[in-house]
Amino acid sequence: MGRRSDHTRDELREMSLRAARAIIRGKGVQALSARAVAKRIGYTPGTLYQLFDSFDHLILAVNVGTVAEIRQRMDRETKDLTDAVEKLKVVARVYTEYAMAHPGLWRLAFEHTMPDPDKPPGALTDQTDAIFLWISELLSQATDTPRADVSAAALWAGVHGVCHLGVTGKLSLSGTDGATQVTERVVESVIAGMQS
Amino acid sequence: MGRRSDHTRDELREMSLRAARAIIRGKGVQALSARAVAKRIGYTPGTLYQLFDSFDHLILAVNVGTVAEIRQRMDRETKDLTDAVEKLKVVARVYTEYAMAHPGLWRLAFEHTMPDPDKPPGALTDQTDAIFLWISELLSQATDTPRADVSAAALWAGVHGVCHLGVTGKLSLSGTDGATQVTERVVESVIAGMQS
DNA sequence: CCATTTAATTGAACGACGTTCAATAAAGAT
DNA sequence: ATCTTTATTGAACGTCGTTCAATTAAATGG
Repeated sequence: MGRRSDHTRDELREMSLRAARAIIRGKGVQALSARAVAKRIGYTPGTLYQLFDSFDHLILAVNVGTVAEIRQRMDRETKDLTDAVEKLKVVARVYTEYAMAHPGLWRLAFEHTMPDPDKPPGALTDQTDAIFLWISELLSQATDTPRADVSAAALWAGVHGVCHLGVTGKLSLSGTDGATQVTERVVESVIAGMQS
Repeated sequence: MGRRSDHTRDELREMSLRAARAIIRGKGVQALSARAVAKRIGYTPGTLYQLFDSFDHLILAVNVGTVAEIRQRMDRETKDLTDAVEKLKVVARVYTEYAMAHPGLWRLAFEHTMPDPDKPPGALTDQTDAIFLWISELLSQATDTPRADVSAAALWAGVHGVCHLGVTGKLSLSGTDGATQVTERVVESVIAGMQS
């Protein structure tokens, strides 16, 4: 078969990302493969290489979308809030809830790294840096201390750690309830730590 | 070739684990494969299946050893300390330093999970639970508050999160120095959070 | 010490993986 | 209507984890 052009390249890219997400949600990350994505969009694996440099780049694109989605949810849920501490708690809760609700997508986003020589890609770190920066600003609003960046890192890492131990089944307080409970404690602790 | 019995099964198992660790340290996790391990111990891949149920079980055995090693280092470095808070700080520092020094082994230990139906294997969670329990006891010693288990989870998750963001290049404060700095803040914060 | 049983090890094979690329055929240009 | 361009295919390559019949050395016991 020669060229079809039923869809533009951007359409095909978007279709591929949707297919990848559907596979992960439906059958788990271990079912995600170039062949599976290709079959789901009605093309052959070779076509994917016209859309992405490699399968890792496809995954990267999925991950950028995942973190963007998390950020959107954070924005949406904090829109009507004024208190910085309240916002921080909601941001943390949204992060944890997303991880526990979509462990496959979340793990792919935060466990995947590009192969050896490639540096951590800016497309993703831009997103994570944005979360960090936001937390940093909220913390500065809540309390005024020096080295708010360190506290912001501690907060964001703390919540992230809860999620990671949670989705890998290594958090002793198990389940989503346990995770959110520990998440709250992390936030409270970091704020308490700044005030002392 | 028929049976050789140059080594006992336990010897072969140990050789395989050493080989796996050597490969990870030398050429990275992406170079770890059943064939690579087999070649390194002078056998063929099929032989590994007499030693381990599957390649995932081999990885699991490596990971149990990794966490055991981390616990040993924690024990060794806190032996001469008396103050509970001091011990907590050292425990956290050891964890972070190991992660940054051996990112391949550390990531394999905490990112790997057994395929679908299998539950998180006790051999590993026993080790992580032991770390959690230890932290919990140290926290109870340091300050007396209810729900010390939640604070212990928050502390351990916080340090873990620093490490995970660190080894995946997503911690804004980069490098080992940044990681240890944030780790210290996490410990201080959780303790401050318990006293308030 | 030889014959027989036992079992460790091999090597080839299977299906799936990411990836490449010549051949093909459809779209766009003249 | 012809020519150029290029999207898409399908087959192939080398890898992976895994299985298994065949092989052959060790263990057994007469």
